[in-house]
Amino acid sequence: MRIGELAKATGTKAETIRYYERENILPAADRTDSNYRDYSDDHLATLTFVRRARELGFSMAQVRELLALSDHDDKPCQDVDQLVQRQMVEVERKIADLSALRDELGQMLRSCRADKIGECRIVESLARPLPPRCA
Amino acid sequence: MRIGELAKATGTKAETIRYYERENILPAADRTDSNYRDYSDDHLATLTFVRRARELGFSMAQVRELLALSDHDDKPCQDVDQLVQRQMVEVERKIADLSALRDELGQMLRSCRADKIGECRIVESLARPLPPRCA
DNA sequence: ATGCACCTTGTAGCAACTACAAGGTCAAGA
DNA sequence: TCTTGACCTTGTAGTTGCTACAAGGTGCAT
Repeated sequence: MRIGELAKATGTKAETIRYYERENILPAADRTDSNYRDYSDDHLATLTFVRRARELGFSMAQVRELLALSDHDDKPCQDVDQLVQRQMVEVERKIADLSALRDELGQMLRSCRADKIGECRIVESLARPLPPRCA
Repeated sequence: MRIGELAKATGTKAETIRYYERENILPAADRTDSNYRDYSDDHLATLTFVRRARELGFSMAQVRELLALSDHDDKPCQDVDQLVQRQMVEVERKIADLSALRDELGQMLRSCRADKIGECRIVESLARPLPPRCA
């Protein structure tokens, strides 16, 4: 599949795809006889993953780490384990935060439906004190 | 509370706080006699919210919208309702994606514990086809 | 043969910070 | 009293992760 097709399928600009290739986020595609990039389904899956992860607030560095986990066949389990655990903590936190936010949004919808103004606690939903940044 | 204290409490650089003030993300703080910014607990809550929302992948524009919902006392419920619904859809999607990612990470941990190499499906966890971008 | 998708390199813009520098004020401790 | 460190201002410039162009060229379908 060519770059335009991949771009459309993933909602990514062709230029961004080339940028990811330059940055080694996406492996270089095969080339056709006419030097067009020729993407596989693996590329499609990886790019979809990258875009999702970025939307979820992971940095490029974190995306790289996550992608590296895919290739973990060649690395000892202990190393992977630690990395996965760290990611896990972060993912769980994000889920908890988003759930709180979702609940609050639901609350707002219900009170709006009832046409009651009601207290807006949307800020409070995410405002419990941040845990001290770990060193 | 002064800027340094607020910075520490929220894990934000003082310069970023001043930046948020310039950008009207955070309301300007009161000033002490000596012209130091003097923050309230409301500022603390708002800034914590902003940082969390940013970590969760919301853009500044979206954060502005979410913050605006807090002041919805003065706006008709219908307007708020629509906005909340849109945010809700996005939040739900993020939760679903993160849950898939979490499950996959859990899977990896378990197979690592068993010291089996096991298939890594981490990319697949977020790689189901993206829904066509709505216009 | 015209137009569109692709190729390259390069430059420059945007968003959301982050990091200085220069020059000044304020307040607590040795 | 003097120094140190946190704060103040304005301003400039760097970083990340794209995004947008320009210029000049190739491939290919209608």
